[in-house]
Amino acid sequence: MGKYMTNQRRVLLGYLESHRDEQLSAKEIAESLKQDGISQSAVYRNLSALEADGKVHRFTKGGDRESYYQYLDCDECHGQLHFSCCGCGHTFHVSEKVADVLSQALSFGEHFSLDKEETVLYGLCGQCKKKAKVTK
Amino acid sequence: MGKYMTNQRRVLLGYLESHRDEQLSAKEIAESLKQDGISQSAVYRNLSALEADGKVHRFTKGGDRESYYQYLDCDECHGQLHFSCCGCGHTFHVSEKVADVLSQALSFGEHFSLDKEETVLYGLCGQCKKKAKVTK
DNA sequence: CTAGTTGCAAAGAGTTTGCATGGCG
DNA sequence: CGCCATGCAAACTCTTTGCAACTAG
Repeated sequence: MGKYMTNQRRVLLGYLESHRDEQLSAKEIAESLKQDGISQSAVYRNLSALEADGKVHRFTKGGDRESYYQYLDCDECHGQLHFSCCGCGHTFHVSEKVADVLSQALSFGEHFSLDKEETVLYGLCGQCKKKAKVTK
Repeated sequence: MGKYMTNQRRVLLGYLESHRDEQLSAKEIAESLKQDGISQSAVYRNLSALEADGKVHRFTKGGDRESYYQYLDCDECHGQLHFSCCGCGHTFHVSEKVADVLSQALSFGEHFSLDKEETVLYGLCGQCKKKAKVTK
């Protein structure tokens, strides 16, 4: 983050930590923190700083125009492969075991090296898969 | 696409076909077709129509704000998994064999079903991997 | 002819930035 | 104190849209 630990930053970090399993749009975050007297620009500026520090991951979904952010506090999270469910919108961490299988398959099959941090897989999670079947 | 085959549409389709291996931003496309007297709005409108028809794939890269498009003329392309190289910017089609390995691993390991059409993998292609090593 | 297309410019949505003010260390 | 962070509003970028003119079928 920046150099000074201001109140806004404490609040933003707290908010992100308590929503670490969700993918949050900047708008949502700004909306939620408005009540704490934090301006939109502070939210954007601090999110950018956090992104530069590698503390949050910024990405875009499908054909969406807004950016989403997700907290990456733990070291385990860092460099992890993410899976985003198109049904419920939840983001999951793909286990290292599976991520490695993917990575290896790509490497041997195509000579590509996978950037786990940048990549977001899309599809349906287990629960939404069930729902989809029932609905049909 | 739409109902009438206008000249603009012919030109746009031709352009997309001849760049089928690249991921093109709407801006780039509009820029290139400006010389053919095609307006920005026609480009956007026709790209949307093509997307609705499933003839092009629209997606966003990493934390980028603009949309990218890629032509999907052949049936093989449709529903294929894409890999985008962060080094050279090229988009590759991941072979079905490898895509299936990934899909199966995700399914068994995490109970997720992969949406190949929506997903774009990021990393380095074979060539850029070599270059990266040499540079170091 | 008539409904679909186009160009233009203006409107939108999301994000960034300039500048004066305020606050951490 | 000095520099960094903040708020506000204006600027920016990418994309969409309203409207009148145009055109493929």
